[in-house]
Amino acid sequence: MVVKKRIYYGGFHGLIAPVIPKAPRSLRRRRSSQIKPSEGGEICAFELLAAVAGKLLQESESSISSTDKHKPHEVKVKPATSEHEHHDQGSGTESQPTNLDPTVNEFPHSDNDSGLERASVSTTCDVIQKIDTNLGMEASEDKNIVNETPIESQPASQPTDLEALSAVKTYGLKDEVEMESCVNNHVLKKSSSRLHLSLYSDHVHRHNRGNMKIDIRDDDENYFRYNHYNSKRRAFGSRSHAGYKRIRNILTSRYRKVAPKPKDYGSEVRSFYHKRKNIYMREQYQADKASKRRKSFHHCSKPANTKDTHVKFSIKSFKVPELYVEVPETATVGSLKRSVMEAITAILQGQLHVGVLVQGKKVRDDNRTLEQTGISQKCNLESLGFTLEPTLPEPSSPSPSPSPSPVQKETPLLIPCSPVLEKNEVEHVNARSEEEEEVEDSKALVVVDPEILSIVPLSEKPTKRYQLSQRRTRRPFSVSEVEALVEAVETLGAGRWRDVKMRAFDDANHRTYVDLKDKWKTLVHTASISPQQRRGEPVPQELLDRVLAAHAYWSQHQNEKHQKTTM
DNA sequence: CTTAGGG
DNA sequence: CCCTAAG
Repeated sequence: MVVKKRIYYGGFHGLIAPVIPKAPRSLRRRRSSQIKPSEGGEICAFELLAAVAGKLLQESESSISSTDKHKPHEVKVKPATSEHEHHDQGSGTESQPTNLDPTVNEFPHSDNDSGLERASVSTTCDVIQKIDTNLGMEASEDKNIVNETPIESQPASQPTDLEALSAVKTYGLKDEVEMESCVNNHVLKKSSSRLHLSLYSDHVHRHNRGNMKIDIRDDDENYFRYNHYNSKRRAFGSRSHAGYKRIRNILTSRYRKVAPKPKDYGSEVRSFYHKRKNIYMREQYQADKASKRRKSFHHCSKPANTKDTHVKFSIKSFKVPELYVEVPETATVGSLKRSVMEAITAILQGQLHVGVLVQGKKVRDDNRTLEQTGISQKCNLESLGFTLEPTLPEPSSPSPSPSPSPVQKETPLLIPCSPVLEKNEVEHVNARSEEEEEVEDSKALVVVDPEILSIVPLSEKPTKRYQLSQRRTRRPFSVSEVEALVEAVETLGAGRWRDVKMRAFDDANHRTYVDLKDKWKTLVHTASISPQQRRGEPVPQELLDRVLAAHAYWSQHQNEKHQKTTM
């Protein structure tokens, strides 16, 4: 009896706050969110750092633009997004990449006499197809430099699963940028120029809805969807789900092994996962080389009407290191494509900063002018290079054991990358041997000990993204995706998002069931408003009609939602 | 982990 | 897309 009473009273006490039965979520939410406790000090400190860094970047950009109206002086990165993704209102600067590059802090924001002042590399691009560098470009800038032949056919332009991009941040990898150097005979003297480094995606192609990437992906997903449709059962759901997660973990690992040469790690990797099929992919960016080179040389010529003292050059290509990608034999081709894409984008997504090589020798003093550095002597003969180097791992980063453990065996996530510097044979023919030696040295400056970075701790959840206040790249649903979603909801009903996911988006790793739920929400809304108010890629009215019909139907059949059996 | 809903 | 409450 006594016990009962106590229990009763205990329950009564609960009425004080949380037991208010079914208050609208909005009310509950509001109440709780306002008294939301502060996060741990560590996280706060990190966010603060990120915020400061972001602020610096912003200020520097505004400072640049206010002191010079020439675009080339602006450090800017073009995110590889489709047109309607740009400048998402409300997002503000939240997606603004945080630049933690120490060089940003080393230089004043105002102009000074330092020729090579600052290079800021943002990392929100999913694909870097083109990097163009201009130093103190005058109005004579030739736009063709940056709009050279798109490299659609190259692996880097394959469909992207950006889910991996946010796992992001320290890689034991050095990406090297091969560039065409083009230097005039004049010394950069009182230049207020800044290093302009733009990471180009093939904006135009996406813009024109040649949208090859998304289309390809969609095709693939449809293909897999339809092929696996009948075999998808709830019983297999978790396994499949886990499988994809594992693959994703593999591909979103924050560390990768770095070695001077591929053969240094290749055998090691295979020994780790001998039971799995090794898929060795070597990225080769040889295409168009000759023609591009010619183009670049064309732009090397001294500007006619400009009595400038500027150094003008462009980076013609970006060398993607060798990749090792391991996927299960049961992986689909589509997932393989995404895997490769993820690996590439993950590389490019890291916190990178730019290094400068002059004749293969790394220039470490950021305060030196180009003149002092010697980047001013001869056109077509000068060897000027850039490297994209990862920021070193944080001290707090785990330093896993180099020896394989059973756990690591379960999670074969190794994507060793070997930085390779391609050289321009023509340009460098004069001092080749010496240069190569120097470059090798310069590598050593940035290559992180492979022992430290070789093994990826799988247990580590990809929560880093949230700690860094990053959000996934926005990926608007394609019409085909909408179609698949509508079809699934028509069959399963709204609310069974996990089933919808399994049924129609099981291969689309980047679409979570929450995403699908959100999309359905917006679809219902979209279908309810006038076509004039709609934005983004138009959804066929036929689909919107089906959305409304399904929405109405399942609203009337709440009780049936959980009775229908999964196909 | 899923669902639901506001932000 | 994110975040969170709640089941």
